[in-house]
Amino acid sequence: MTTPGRGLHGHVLEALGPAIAAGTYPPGSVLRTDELAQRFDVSRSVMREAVRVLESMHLVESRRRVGVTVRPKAEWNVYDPQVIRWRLAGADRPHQLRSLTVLRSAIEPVAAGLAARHATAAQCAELTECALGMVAHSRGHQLEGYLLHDVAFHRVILTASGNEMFARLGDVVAEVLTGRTEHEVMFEDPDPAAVTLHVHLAEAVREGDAARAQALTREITVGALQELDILAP
Amino acid sequence: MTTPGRGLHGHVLEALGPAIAAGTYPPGSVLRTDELAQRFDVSRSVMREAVRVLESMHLVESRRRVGVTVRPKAEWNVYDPQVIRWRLAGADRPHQLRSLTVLRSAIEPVAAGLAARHATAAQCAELTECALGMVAHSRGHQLEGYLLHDVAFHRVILTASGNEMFARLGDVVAEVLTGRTEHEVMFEDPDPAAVTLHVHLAEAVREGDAARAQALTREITVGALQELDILAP
DNA sequence: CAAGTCAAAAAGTCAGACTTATATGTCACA
DNA sequence: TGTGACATATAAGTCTGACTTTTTGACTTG
Repeated sequence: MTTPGRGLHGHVLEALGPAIAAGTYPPGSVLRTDELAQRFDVSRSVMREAVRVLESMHLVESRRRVGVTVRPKAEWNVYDPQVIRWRLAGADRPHQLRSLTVLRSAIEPVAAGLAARHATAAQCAELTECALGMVAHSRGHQLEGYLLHDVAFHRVILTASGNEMFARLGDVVAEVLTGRTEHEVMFEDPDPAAVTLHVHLAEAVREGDAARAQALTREITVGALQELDILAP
Repeated sequence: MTTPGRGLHGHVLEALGPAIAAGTYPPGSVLRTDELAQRFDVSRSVMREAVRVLESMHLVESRRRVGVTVRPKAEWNVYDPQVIRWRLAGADRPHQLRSLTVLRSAIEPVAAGLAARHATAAQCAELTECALGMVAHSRGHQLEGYLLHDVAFHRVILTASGNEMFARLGDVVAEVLTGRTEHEVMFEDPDPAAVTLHVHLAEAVREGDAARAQALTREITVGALQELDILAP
């Protein structure tokens, strides 16, 4: 989706990362650099670079005389986009999807409120355009086109919030939305009510109505939570 | 605070990372691995490992025939604890502190609401203990002790939410709270109203009152925003 | 049985030679 | 004058083998 395995060490990561994320090597497992280098048919230098990257993600810890041990899940850098992708590709995809959707429900309403204050004219225009695109693809099994505009819509909101931390979650939201369309039940056309909410949200941001923007986004995210049977009554 | 520079490549990172985060090498700057290796007096292998880590944080991009170029700030993995620490140590510390406080204001209320539902008895006890500790250190310039319990309090809330993404923000909140006490204006004793809010929040969680927990946390974070003159009227 | 000692194991480090991709400049040709 | 193909220099990428350092677990010793 973003960057494929650049260089040999990248290929190794593309194989090892998902395996660790999926629990193939449970926490506490010990790997040896030399053995891994042999297994992947690369030199030790390349293998060491790969291990360094995994270490920077807190997926593993490398210690002398011991080897490379897999860390407990609770210590992983779960905000690293690559770790997120690896986990979404594995077994605990549903669990990860839930965590991320709850995260969305916390972030996006606040981001929308800020966007209503800070959005530029260009951003407002783009937002309206995305909303129109969603409407245009909301009927007749045009899920791909709908998804494209949906992702773009939320990305603009997060960016327009003016907060760098929010902006960086654009990729995460994209993964969640894409995942929902691809893997989960999404055979039918999208809920018309959701589409309307997006159109109204674009209006609210354009008019600078922070409170309404926040409330509308909260409705959208509640819908996303309900889809996954996460009730917050 | 967490992990000091382990190994030679760690020392290099401890020097290079903060420099890049501080803008010493502005985005677009080109570095050469060989030159860096000479400058830090390490072998190329070690330097390459350091560059790989910086690359995994999206701080730099390494391309053949070009060198190691610094990426634009907007692409950095700003959720990486190490990146956060590096940025907090540098010039845009105030800006970073604001971003993170806004993030807190979005996350913590939701986390508190979830904590009220999911917290175990042990977590409730720990929460009450922390709140009592805050009260005990709230007068007479015992800022260090107060901070300690404040950090622990918020960490328990985030963990008790049961959401791994929230839980991992414990370190971030710790940095923000510590930074506020250390660098910002924090000469006087903490606001008594804030202390009371924490005590009440512990109560609300213990009683499983999600709505009240959320509302109280919102008040707490609004206070944090006001301290930094971030008004959200 | 405690404390000190030793040897093996694995990561860490280094130096050097070689490979590969690619940005850029050069030159012929239209 | 512009445009294409081609050559070249450059810096990252890779591999290898030897060496160093830390740490652990076993073994010895008082």
